[in-house]
Amino acid sequence: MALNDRKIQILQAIINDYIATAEPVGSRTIAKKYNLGISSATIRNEMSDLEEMGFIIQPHASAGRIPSDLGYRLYVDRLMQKRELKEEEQQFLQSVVARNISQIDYLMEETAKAISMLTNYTTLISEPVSKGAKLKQIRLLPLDSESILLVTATEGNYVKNHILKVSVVPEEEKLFELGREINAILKGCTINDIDQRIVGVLKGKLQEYSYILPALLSAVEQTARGAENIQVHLSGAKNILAFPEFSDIQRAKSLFQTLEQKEVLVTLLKENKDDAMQIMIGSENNLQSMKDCSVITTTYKMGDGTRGTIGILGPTRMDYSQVVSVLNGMVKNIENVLKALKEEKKDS
Amino acid sequence: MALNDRKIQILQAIINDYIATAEPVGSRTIAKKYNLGISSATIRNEMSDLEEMGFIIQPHASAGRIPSDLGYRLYVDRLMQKRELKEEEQQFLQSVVARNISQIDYLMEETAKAISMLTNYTTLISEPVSKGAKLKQIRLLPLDSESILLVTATEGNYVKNHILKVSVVPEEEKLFELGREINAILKGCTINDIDQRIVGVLKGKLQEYSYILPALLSAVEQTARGAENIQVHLSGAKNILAFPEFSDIQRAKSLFQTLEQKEVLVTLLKENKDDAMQIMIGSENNLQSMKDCSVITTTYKMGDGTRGTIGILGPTRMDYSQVVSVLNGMVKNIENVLKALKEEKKDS
DNA sequence: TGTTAGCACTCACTTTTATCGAGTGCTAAT
DNA sequence: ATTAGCACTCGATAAAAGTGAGTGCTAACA
Repeated sequence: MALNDRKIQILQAIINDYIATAEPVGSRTIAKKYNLGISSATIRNEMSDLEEMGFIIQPHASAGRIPSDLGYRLYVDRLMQKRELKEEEQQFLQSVVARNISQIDYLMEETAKAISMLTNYTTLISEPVSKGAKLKQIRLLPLDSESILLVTATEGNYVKNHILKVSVVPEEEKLFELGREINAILKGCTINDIDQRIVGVLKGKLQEYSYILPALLSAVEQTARGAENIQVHLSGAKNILAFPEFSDIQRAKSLFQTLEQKEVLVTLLKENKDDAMQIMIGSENNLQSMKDCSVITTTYKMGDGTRGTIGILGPTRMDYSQVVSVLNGMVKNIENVLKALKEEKKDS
Repeated sequence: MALNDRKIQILQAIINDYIATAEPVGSRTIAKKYNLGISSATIRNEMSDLEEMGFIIQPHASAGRIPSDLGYRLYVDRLMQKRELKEEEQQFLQSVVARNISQIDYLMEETAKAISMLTNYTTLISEPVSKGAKLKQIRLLPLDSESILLVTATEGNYVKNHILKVSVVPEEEKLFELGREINAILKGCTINDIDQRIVGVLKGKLQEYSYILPALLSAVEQTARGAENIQVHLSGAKNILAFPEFSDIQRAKSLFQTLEQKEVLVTLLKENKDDAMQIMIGSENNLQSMKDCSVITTTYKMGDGTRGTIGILGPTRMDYSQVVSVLNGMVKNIENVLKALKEEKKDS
């Protein structure tokens, strides 16, 4: 049986209608709403074929048809039309990125929020990761009479602060000097490189302050581990409640539970191995609680070559075209803002 | 009509049963389950009185009774028994606090998570706030060939990092010196103190790097504003779905929407003006979508005198006794860990 | 006078039955 | 190949009937 033009037109009509209404689409509806110049009976015959081919499903005998995962797949691969973002949407995304570009964690958080707001779907973002991150900067700054600020940064510019409580804070110059020495010792190390010998050397350098060593080491370790752990930001999960496919509270709950497991999200995002946009439809992801969901992912590159992944999750009946355009817009934005930052540097 | 002992016993039975089952409690249930030594008919008479007094409500004519807000109020003020945390619960909380005590934002986030996990309710936490925060530390550190790390801290030890992109990073010593000078200029200023004159001075100091000034100022401003803005952490909102009072998806959605508005949360937490534990029952908070919810708040003090608020939100039918003990345990924990930190310093 | 057994009554909830209508598949005519 | 026509299916909605937990009232009892 051939998938001729007319069948495709009908399939497209079914998908469009179902995306818009979430109701099974009948032959008469198509005949009336979409002027294909054929009668409902003819449409019925074609629909029967489409069902046989696996592109649409009849939920029960006297209902209209809904697209199957395979139907959506065809739609996404061959039928879907690219849509451009509206100017104001573009602007909105851009302003969010520009406002947060200097702090990766805020950028992720705010970007996720912005995308959820724009699409009404759920957004997942993973931060760029550096494996076996080497320490790059370790510094001490005085804060107040009992606190020292420890700043640690790893390659990939993952930065973290820790406040160390001490009884006596060394005088400023002395503290800087201490920081510089610690930095010299630890710079370039990964967390695994820090052995007894190095700890010994540190202890020697710290002298009367050696009691802060455990806190210091633990802070350094936390930073290093943090840089290696993939951070995932989730936003707009509550949007799920708005979709009729989750008006059953049990389903909603089980999806929420799934989304709470960070590892699951990471796995989901990791599916995207190349840089292209990737669309996972329905049970293409292997999670029971997400069999009625689709996830669209794409990667973005920060200036330094590290890459993260953005994913948008919605019902299989999601507006693929919109989501794709928002994701494209977002990635372009991040790149643009980074480029603009570079220009700025050159200009001045 | 007097609220004699027997009435109180019956009220207590109703509340206990309703908290456990979420089903209206009938006279026969009480007669059978709680051995009060009186018949269901007598209980019926007493219940009729309790209803007249406003402590219980009959949802409809042929149903049992449920506690009214007033009933819960009486329970909370006079009947509720203090419960001690189990050893393992105590330990769990303590480990969370100990692990995160050095970073206020993580502490809040993780504490919120821990409490939600322990209670199965929703947790809100606001961070300590400093009004008109003065800048305390501004430093520059080299990160890589195109990035400078700007560390800013305000009074109250609110610390933030920003990465500034530049075309040429000054040599390390030079950069420190720059940082030191900027610090000298800005130290002690609030964000409002930074006027044209100061900007001019900064510009002079920065010389060929003056193009980073906008980014630097914006970063400083962000930090200062951040210190002034109340940060609120919300955790375990999805727990709400588990309660039968929110099995109606509309209600759940509207509560979720309310919880998404940060200002609402802040207002809620701000209700707690003194340091004592405060219990807001049902419509005592004036939010329509939360009229079936209670919020229990308490404040915690960080070492430096700043204070934040922890709130637990659940259905009015929540386990007040458990929540109170968890909150007490948590506050005690934070204090203990802080004290332990101080001891540690002295010992060494 | 307080307590209790007994009983009629109420009303949400469940089950059953009936009705409706959107949508299909098949057949026969065009 | 297309389509009008029609019998048929079956979920959804509505109406009717039945069930039972729980009440309030009354009258008897200690």
